[in-house]
Amino acid sequence: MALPETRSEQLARALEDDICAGRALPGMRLDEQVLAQRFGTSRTPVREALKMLAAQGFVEIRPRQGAVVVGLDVRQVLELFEIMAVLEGLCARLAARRMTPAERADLMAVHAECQRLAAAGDPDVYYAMNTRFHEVIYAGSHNRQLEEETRRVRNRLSPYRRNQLHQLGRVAKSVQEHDDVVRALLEGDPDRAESLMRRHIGIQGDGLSDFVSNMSTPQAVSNPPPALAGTLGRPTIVQ
Amino acid sequence: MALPETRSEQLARALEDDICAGRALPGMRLDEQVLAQRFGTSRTPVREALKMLAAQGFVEIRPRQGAVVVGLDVRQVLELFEIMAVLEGLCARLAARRMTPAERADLMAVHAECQRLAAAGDPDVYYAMNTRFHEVIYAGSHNRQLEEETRRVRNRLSPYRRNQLHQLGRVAKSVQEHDDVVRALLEGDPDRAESLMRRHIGIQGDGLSDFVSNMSTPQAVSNPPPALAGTLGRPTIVQ
DNA sequence: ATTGTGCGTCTTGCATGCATGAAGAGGACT
DNA sequence: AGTCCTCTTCATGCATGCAAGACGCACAAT
Repeated sequence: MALPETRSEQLARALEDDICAGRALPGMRLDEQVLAQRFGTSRTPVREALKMLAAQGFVEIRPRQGAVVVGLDVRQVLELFEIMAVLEGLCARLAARRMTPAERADLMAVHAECQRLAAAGDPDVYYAMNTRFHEVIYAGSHNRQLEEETRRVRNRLSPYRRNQLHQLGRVAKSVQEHDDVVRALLEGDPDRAESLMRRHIGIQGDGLSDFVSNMSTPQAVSNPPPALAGTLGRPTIVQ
Repeated sequence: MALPETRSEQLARALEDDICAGRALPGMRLDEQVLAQRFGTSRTPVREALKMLAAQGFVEIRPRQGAVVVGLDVRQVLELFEIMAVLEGLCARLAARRMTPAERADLMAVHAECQRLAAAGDPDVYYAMNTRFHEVIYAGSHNRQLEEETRRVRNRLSPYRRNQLHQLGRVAKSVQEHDDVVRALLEGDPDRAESLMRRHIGIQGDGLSDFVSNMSTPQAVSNPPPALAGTLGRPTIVQ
C-alpha cells in the first residue's frame, strides 16, 4: 500500500521538519546546491520542495536571490496565534460533539499522562505530550481539512513556541487549562470547550507581555516588509 | 518596485485562477506538456507551479500519474465550510475592534452597493460585489496572515459556491445577513459580529440540505480516499 | 574617507535529455 | 466470453546544461 514518495516530497518533509524542530532557524539561507549535495540529488527536486514550502509559508523565495527560512516578527507571530486560537477552538467544539467513546478514552489517557509529566517537571518532555494532547483533539473534530490546517499553522509557529513552556509556572497553568477543556469535552459542551480552548491558545493578559518579551528568541530576521533581511541578522549560510 | 515574477509563479496564479473561476473543473487532468505548450514554456516551471498548487490543496499530484484538479466530495466541502465560518468569524471579530474610520466608510459603501445589486436581481453581479464585501472585512481585521488564510480557503471552495446564490431568495437573505453584520461591526461589538458572520457563512438548517442537494454540480470526482478518481468521472484531458 | 562605477563570480531560472514506471492494447489461455 | 499476461507507448521524475541577473570586490573619482 505504501504509496511511493518522490524525492521532492521527502525533501519537503525533511526541510519542514528541520524548520519546525528549530534546526533551520528563521533567516537561514537555503542553498539549492548545498541541499542537493546534502541529500544526494540534483537541484531539481530541491527546487520543487522549496516551492512547496514557500507555498505553505515556511520559506520565502525571492526571485534570483534564493530561499530563506521565513522569519516572523512579533506582529506576525501574534497574528498566527489569533488564527491558531480559533482553529483549535473549532477543533474542541467539534470534538465535544463528535468524539467516539474510544477517542474520549484516549483523550483521558493522554491528559493523565500530561498531568504526570507536568508534575515530573521537565518542560521539554511535557511539550511532546502536550502536542499529542492537542493532536487527539484535532482528530476528535472528525474534520480532516481542519486537522491539516490546524497542524500547518501549529508547525509554522513551532519555532516560536519552544521556550514558551520554560516560563515559570507555565506548565502547571497549561495542564490546568487542559483539565478544564477535557471536562467540557467529556460533558459534551461545545460552546464551553471552544471558549476554553481559545483562551488556552490565545495569548492574553500577562501571557502576552511575557511572550512578547521572551520572543525573538530564534534569531528572527524580520524579512518580508523591509527589504533588509541580511543586514542585521545576516542570513547564516546553511551548512 | 514591481518585483519580477518568475514563470512558475505566473503559471501558479493562472492555474489557480482557472480553478477558482471554474474553467478547470475538479477531476480535470493537468498535463505538463500541454500546459507547457499552452504557456509557451518548458515543463520545468509548469511542474513547479503544480507543486505549489498541490501544497495549497488546489491540485493533487499522484506520483507517476500526473496532476488533477482536486475534487472535493460533499463531506470535504462541508469540512471546509466549517473552517471558513470560524475564519470569517474571526475576521469580523477583529474588524469590529480594529477598522479605521476610512475602512468603516468603505464597508458601508460596498454594503450599499450590495443592497443595490441585490435589488437589481442578477446573482452573478451580486456575487462579485459580495466578494468585495467580504474582502473589506478581511482587510479590516488588520491581520495579514488571517487575510491570506481566509482567502485561500475561500478560493478552494469557490468552484462549489458559484451556484449557491442562484437559489431562490438566497441573495436577499445574504444581503440581510450582511446588514446585521455591518451593524454589529459599526457598533464595535466583536462578539456579535463574529457570531453573525459565522452564521452567515455556516450552512445551517435548511441551508445545509439545500446546499448538499444542489452540490456536486462541478463534476466532483471524489478522489483522495478511494483510489478511483478516473473510473467514474474519467479525468477529462485538458485542452 | 566615502561614494560611484565596472568587472568577475556565483546562484538562480529555465530548457532539454534520459530512465523508470504506469496505462492501454493485443493476444493467449482458461 | 472473460481473465490474465505481455508488450508497447507515453508521461512523469530527475539529472544536466546554459544564460541572465544579483552580489561582492576592486578601483577610481570626488
